[in-house]
Amino acid sequence: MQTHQTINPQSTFRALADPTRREILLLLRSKDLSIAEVAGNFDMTRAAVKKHLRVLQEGNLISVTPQGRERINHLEPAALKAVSDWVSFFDELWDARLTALSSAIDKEWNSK
Amino acid sequence: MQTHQTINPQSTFRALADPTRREILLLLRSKDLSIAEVAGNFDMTRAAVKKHLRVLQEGNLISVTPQGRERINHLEPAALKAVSDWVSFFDELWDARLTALSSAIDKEWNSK
DNA sequence: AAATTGCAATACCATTTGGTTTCATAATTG
DNA sequence: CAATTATGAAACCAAATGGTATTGCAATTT
Repeated sequence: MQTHQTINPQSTFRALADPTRREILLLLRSKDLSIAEVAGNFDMTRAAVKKHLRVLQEGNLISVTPQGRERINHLEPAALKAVSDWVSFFDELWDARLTALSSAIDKEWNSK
Repeated sequence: MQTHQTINPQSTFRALADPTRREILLLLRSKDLSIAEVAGNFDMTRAAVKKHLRVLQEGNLISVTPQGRERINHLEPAALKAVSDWVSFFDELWDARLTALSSAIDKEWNSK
């Protein structure tokens, strides 16, 4: 069984508020990356990316493992459960609207 | 029929990053509230609460309707769909964890 | 051993954020 | 009409945020 770190989702919501950080999380879906590797995907200094990684770590969205002189950043999707849980406080409300209103249109738009 | 405002979820994520604003959304689940009514629930000035309401409006999380000299704030839970959709990009990954916890059930499904 | 590489830490900067106070205005009430 | 009420708007402020550049150190490579 997993330990349960985050009772309060503030640090996670805060981490998700920045588009660069959300992009980093998407990158880490496919594989773990060192700081330099993550930074290679952005038009900013490695130091700036490292700060973002720190915020993501504080939000429990990634874990960081030293490996030689590198720091391997690993996605921790479990933290997103806090977000998912919070959003679900509103499920009943929007169900009442959307299901009644237009699930068909919804599907169209979801295909993005 | 609803108009489709937000393609990009940045303003919504940004709005959710503040605990006061998340609290306001929870308040608005049960009923629409004027600015003063919302402010009555917090230990800060009405002006500060009004700023939060503006950010929530920019994130399409609430709508504001003038009614006499009041501004009625109404929850718009549909905006949370953008968040829900984004989080779902990671569903498969954290499924991979749950799978490890309950391989029996999983094997049945994997036979699909 | 020397050079290079990956990262940490710090100082610094401009902008944003979250709050305040004050003043003005529109709607309601006595 | 006068007083009150609900809000809007603006100026202001401290702290946080998102970025930079620089310096130093530990690990790797040659």
